[in-house]
Amino acid sequence: MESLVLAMVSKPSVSANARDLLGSHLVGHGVTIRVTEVEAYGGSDDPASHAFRRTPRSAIMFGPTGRLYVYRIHGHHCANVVTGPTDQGAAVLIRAGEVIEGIDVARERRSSRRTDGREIPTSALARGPGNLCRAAGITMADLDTDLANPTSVHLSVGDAPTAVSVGPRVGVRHAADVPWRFWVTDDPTVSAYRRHAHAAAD
DNA sequence: CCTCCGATGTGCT
DNA sequence: GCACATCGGAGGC
Repeated sequence: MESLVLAMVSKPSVSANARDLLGSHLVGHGVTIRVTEVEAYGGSDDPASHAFRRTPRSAIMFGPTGRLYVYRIHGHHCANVVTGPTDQGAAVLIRAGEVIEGIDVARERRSSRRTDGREIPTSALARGPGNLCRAAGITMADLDTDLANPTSVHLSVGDAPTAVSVGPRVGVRHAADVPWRFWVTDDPTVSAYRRHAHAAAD
């Protein structure tokens, strides 16, 4: 099992690793999520990546592959899989998925932050990176988790999607046209594309 | 120390 | 389409 998971993130190209993560299962904190949308982020050659410059925060991206990189933005958490090659500082952002186990737990976690009492559709429980982390209970406490270790948050092999779509990454100011977002074609759990208000080609 | 701002999400116009 | 809540990282001084 471990070798299969590591194989997901061991290709020389981070975009290939991103594609391969589609259909895999993110398991942890009582919830299982089938990954339906991801984005690839490179290192010093990718202005949109946290690893564009090496800082204390991005150091983990230059570490061992198969680790969980969690960061906060606008008060939300986002989860990434550190991929190879190690010296490139590449990672894959898990943007959305289908909650296939622990739906009640996920809904409770999501609902606890909402002001209105309306029920969240199952297809939207893990739509968007912040919502996905919320649904899965992923926080900074999970930073650097070994995703091959089944005793905590981990990845397991699922069914490869029948069709994959490709497009630019969501909300990035830099390298806004690089087509490094991958999603399961026509899957209802995939988030909507939004271009940054001041997007630059870089 | 301080200022700026984002790989977001939500609600409102 | 637009505003804004919200907070730690990053960089300037």
